[in-house]
Amino acid sequence: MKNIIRSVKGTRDFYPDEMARRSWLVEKLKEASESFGYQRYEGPCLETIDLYAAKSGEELVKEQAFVFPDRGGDPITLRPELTPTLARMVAEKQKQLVFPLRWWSFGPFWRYERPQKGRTREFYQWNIDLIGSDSVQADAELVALAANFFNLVGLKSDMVQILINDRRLMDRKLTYIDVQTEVKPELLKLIDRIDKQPADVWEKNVAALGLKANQIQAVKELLADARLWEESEELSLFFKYVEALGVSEYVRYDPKIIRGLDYYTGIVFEAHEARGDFRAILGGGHYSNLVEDVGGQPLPGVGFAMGDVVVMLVLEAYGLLPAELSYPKTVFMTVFSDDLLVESIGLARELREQGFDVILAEPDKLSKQFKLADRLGVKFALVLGPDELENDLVGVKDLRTFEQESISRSELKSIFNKQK
RNA sequence: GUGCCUGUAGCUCAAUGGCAGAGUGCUUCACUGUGGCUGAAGAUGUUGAGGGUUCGACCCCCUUCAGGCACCCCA
Repeated sequence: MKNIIRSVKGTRDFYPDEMARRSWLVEKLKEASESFGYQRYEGPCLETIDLYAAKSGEELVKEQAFVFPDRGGDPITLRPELTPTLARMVAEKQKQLVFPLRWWSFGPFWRYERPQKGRTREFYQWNIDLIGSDSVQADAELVALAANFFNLVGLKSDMVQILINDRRLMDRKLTYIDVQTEVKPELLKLIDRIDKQPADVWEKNVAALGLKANQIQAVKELLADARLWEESEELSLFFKYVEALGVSEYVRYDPKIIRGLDYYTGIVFEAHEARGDFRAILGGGHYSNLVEDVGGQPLPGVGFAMGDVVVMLVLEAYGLLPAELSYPKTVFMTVFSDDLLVESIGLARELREQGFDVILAEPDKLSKQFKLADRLGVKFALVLGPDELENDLVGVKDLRTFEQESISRSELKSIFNKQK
């Protein structure tokens, strides 16, 4: 490689093809979000460190946020997540807003982590929240919205599963087996991680928290109980609503789902690719006091976040990314010769005035112009040579079917519209 | 932040410490009104970067950068 100045570690360049994919993804998010009446919003990418001081998992802020002094010397944070920003925005207008709020967002975030597959330092995230409701119905709505999004992009329920648990249920069960209150947070973190550690290592870690052998056994039995949810009134209701919402196939109970962020208080969920080859696609849950920490009145809600990286990897693995995105509706206007350049310019202009997208070539051998059109990925190429001009026609070639016909200028519009 | 693996042509990858290659793509021509196929010719490298060992390094050693895997954390 030559001495090209390198991009910042963990960032990505979006060349037109990749940008088209991202735009496509945003279209789908928007469609899923709006179908449930959610409105788009956005906050700043720069925040004060104070905003995060009281919230999030401490590690997310202390270890992973990009923090640097601005020119005045005040610490500035590149947002590592959106929830604190959302909390502030809601708190500032708490008296004016109409609750429950249904809001979604898509924008960039930064975390100073070691990059690997599915994880970059700069990434985009779909955030969606329903704020001001404490109902199980709200929880079910968000999960159904996620499932509808998967369905919309072609990820069927045999490819993606949304795993559900409830922290209140787990808390009750741990109390029942005499786990000390102060040990619970650490134990829950270990439960969240059980699939990542070898069984003996995991048991050793749990024992280190002070659990006796019979308690460890009880925890293991809990985590193996796929019907544990039946003991939860909330989860029973939840699954009933999920069925009414028509997304049961996507949803499954899993007692190992806990979630890392501290502010979840009720139902929590995570979406995973079925074969387990990827990190979590999205994660979220119910919180009871979103706004309190930033100075507002307590407000409950439910929401989730989905990074762009993993979902795109999953979509690619299943061949679900739209194939031809480069120039789906652009027309390529060839130039027959230097003499006829002005004629081609004129026709291109005419078509643009009618609302079509037109790339105008430069005079060259027609073979080169067609090859260029082919490589660009346009569908139609137009030819305006002496024969066509004499009869007031235009040669229209469909580059995919290799069929070409000469038609009058006035018919051009209908041809393009018909073929899209 | 810890441990391990990888880095060679635009792309996918070869090359016992002994002349850096193949496939594909690219350029030109056969083809003076047309991109599919065919044939002919051609171009392409600081072997990620820097240092060391050696008569000689893509290969061995050190440093560094980037990517990947596990941990950590999480989207």
